[in-house]
Amino acid sequence: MIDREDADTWASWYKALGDPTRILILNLLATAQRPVTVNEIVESLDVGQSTISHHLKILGEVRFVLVEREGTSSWWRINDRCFECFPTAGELIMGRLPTVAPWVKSTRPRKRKGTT
Amino acid sequence: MIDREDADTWASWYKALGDPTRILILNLLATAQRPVTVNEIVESLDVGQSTISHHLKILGEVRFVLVEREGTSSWWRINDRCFECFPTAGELIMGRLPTVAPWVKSTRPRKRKGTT
DNA sequence: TGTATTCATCGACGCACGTCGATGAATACA
DNA sequence: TGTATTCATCGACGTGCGTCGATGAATACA
Repeated sequence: MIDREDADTWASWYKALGDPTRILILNLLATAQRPVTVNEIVESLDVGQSTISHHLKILGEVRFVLVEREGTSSWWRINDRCFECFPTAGELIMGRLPTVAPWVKSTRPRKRKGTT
Repeated sequence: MIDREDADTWASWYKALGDPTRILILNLLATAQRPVTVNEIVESLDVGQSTISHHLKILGEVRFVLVEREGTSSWWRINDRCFECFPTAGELIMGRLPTVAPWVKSTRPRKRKGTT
């Protein structure tokens, strides 16, 4: 039986994919095969610039996308590793489950379980 | 480039997985290896009965779970096919994408694309 | 130095969502 | 027939989320 903390973690990954605008952004970045600026996304997607920035932030927080700033521009791109290793729903639900996503750099180690 | 209608469809699948309580329910059903009643879930998950029923309805609408009524009881179980065939995020985002989920019975065919 | 461009952030708005307790329908059982 | 059990639905509540326009910081360029 998995605990609520793990369930929260996995739900947060899926929640990031649970919005159509974010799906479109990811598809655009994935098919572009190169870094893309915010403006390019705005022009492609018929959504306000602030909204795009908002979604990019959410996608960045779960490491689905990466960003590199250069001058006044931000170059966003897909984090390939995250989609190569993205666990299937089955793997997650069934039990063989990476509590720490394999695409998250282990800079700040997550709070350990069961150490209370 | 995918359109918003498809993005909506895929987002709805991921949205169903985007809540920790639903993750716990799915994990419970998956590990139980047998149909389970609402009461059993309520007793395992420390969430109100009406809330469990609510989540089961959501999971049922995307066919992640199936139900069989018998007397006053409802027996819920995982839809195995849906997790066997659940598309990875990469497949969806990249472009090779089942607009109709392979685990959805094709009773009412979905509106076709590009027929306008 | 002044102007334009790019983008993140802020505040606001409306809607959707998770949760609860109460209710009632359907069935089981005495 | 009356009581108990199981569960879906309803209404309500607070919170979170997607969206927008406005603002301002940082940089580029004249």
